[in-house]
Amino acid sequence: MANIKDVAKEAGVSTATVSAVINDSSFVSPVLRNRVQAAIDKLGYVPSQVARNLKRGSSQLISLVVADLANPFYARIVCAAEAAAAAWGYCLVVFNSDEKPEIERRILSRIRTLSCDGMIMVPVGQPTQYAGAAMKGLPPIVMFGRTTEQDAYDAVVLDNVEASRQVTSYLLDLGHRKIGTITGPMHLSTAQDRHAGMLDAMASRGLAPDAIHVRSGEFREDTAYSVARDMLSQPNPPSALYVANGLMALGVMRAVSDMGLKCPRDISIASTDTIPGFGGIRPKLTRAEHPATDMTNEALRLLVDRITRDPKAPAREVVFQAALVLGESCAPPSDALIRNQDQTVKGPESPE
Amino acid sequence: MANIKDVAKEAGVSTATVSAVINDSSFVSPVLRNRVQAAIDKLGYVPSQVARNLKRGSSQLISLVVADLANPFYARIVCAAEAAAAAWGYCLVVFNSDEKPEIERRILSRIRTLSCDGMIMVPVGQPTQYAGAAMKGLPPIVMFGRTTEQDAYDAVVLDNVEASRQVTSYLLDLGHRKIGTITGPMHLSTAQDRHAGMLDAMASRGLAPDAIHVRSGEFREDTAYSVARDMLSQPNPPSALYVANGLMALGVMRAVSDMGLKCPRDISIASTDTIPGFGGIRPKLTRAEHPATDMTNEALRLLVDRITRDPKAPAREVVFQAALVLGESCAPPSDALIRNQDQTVKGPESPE
DNA sequence: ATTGGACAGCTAAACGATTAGCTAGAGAGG
DNA sequence: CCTCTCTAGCTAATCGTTTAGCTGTCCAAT
Repeated sequence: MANIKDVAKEAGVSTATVSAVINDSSFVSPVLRNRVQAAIDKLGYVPSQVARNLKRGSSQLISLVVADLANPFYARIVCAAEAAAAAWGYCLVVFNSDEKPEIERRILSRIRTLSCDGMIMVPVGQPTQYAGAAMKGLPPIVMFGRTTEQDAYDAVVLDNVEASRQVTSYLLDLGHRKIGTITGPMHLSTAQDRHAGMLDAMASRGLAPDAIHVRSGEFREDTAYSVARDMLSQPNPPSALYVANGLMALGVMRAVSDMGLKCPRDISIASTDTIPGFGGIRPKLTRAEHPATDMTNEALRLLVDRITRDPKAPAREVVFQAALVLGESCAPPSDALIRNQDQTVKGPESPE
Repeated sequence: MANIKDVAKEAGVSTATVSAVINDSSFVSPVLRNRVQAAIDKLGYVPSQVARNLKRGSSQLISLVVADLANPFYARIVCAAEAAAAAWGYCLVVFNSDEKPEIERRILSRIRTLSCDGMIMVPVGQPTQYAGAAMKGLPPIVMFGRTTEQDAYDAVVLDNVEASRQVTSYLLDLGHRKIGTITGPMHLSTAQDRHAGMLDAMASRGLAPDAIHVRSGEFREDTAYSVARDMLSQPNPPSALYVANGLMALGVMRAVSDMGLKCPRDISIASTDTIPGFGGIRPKLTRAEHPATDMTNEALRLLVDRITRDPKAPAREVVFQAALVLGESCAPPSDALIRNQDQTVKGPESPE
């Protein structure tokens, strides 16, 4: 591959002039400019980004660390982030921590040596561990979706408490009283907040979920499937289920269908967050949707702003509100009146 | 950030010794080794990957250019590729050409300056355009899923002809005679081959699809939706539909459902390729599945092999076979006997 | 004619690593 | 005691850019 010296020699100018032509960084007479351009074309010269990066101290690379690449929700984030990064002139390097803190740690040390200009991360560990030495040597960070140490990093999050409160209130308005929930891993702020909102909505009507109707599905489709099967085959099951994320909702619907139950006839299902492909699933899921694309764009905007403007400015947190989208997965409980008076009544017959 | 000179000074050694310690590339006495390690720890030194890249001429970066990041099929490829790249010690840079040749061209020129070590690409343009000057200055390439110029690049593909032949034969075996198809964009080898296999299966029984039952859905969910609605609301619709990819199959199922038809009672649907989340969709789709993860792993294996071994070795093409997965989206035609004798009979009543 | 400002274009020093080739000191053999 | 070999560790060139600062030319003002 030809380098800048070859071009300079070919055009009979200095490397500085070639550089000036490439970058349009200072005035070059038309005559020389043409000679340089001709030499570039003739030699098929392409500036080495690596050399440029070394000199400029930037790489035009942004890392995106998501918690579970197999989750369509994060796939959508990757898609939006790629588009936004390209629009800002960056390339997107993708990492998958698979919800495992030790993998996340490996990824962080890899990013350290990668010398990218910034990173967006969905943290998977305890909020307290994102401080001190563990985070030294990293580029500017925007935390996505989940909160960590207050004010340490820029962050883009959903108002999860409000989102789940909204969904739960909707179920309550339909007449449900015995509402169960499948939560995420409770060390994540997302899972905590969504659970808190659910409890809050119920508490505001003097209710609380039965302890055996609160189970963790670990934000995984398969876990949610088995947990839902288990919960729904117990005597006296809930008439509605608030599922903390979309992937788990798929698992729950699969469980319901495999058990021979009908949604929403036998059980109502509602969730937070959205996954693409929901449009094709029947019944359509009632859910509080993330403005996923907007949130991703905002994350990149914050990051690019921090990279190109003031890296030392105080951290900013941007909170988005979810939108309640009504599907067909919720209906009034079939025995609503009885339930209201007698919480111990038997639910729909549990097959198997 | 501390650099190698700072470490050398701190430890009272030369930069060469520090480099030797970091890379374990030549013998260093335990005494010096410890001093160097202490200095590294004290200064929090991390070697600059950029400087290393410049010197070594490699970046440990692999680019992945997919045709449609919003398509869950490609999202799965990204997921598998990230894992495989990490396992080989590379980072994955993701690009989305969105099935648009002009965007692909922009991406290629971006990759040229990125100086990554290799790339995997799902080509979206005419097969002939991947030759000559347009491809100069690019790193080693593995083409994924679609073929271009024979023998110019390593390639990993599905035997699409056989895959669609298999699916179509299955529909024929069920008794369907009036089979329609929704194809992809016919300039893509994938779309051509899948169509060819479908025609071949029908021809082997002396049949051919009706011209108005062959429509392009452009590999898009929304296009497939409208095309399917249109086709199925004509008089005398097909009793089964072979849909060329999974995303379009979702669109078709949505159309069928929105038209008040039942699959498979009113119409059978089968497709090629798979998308995650299919597991949660009812009825389960009958399809010829890609071994997507295996194909991705093989693509990375080929690429890493070419990067680290012989970049000039002749191109290799690896062909994978699809696996027919029986779902619940196909059934014998409700009026199979009549159809066999009288092709002009009216199909199921078309609502709206 | 002299001075000085403007400015096109050049020289050379970075950026931070790797590594070929050199140096110097220790130990062995005569 | 001298020479030779061996090798740990050093010096300095190199990768391909960018860019501060310099040089020399041209022309207007005095």
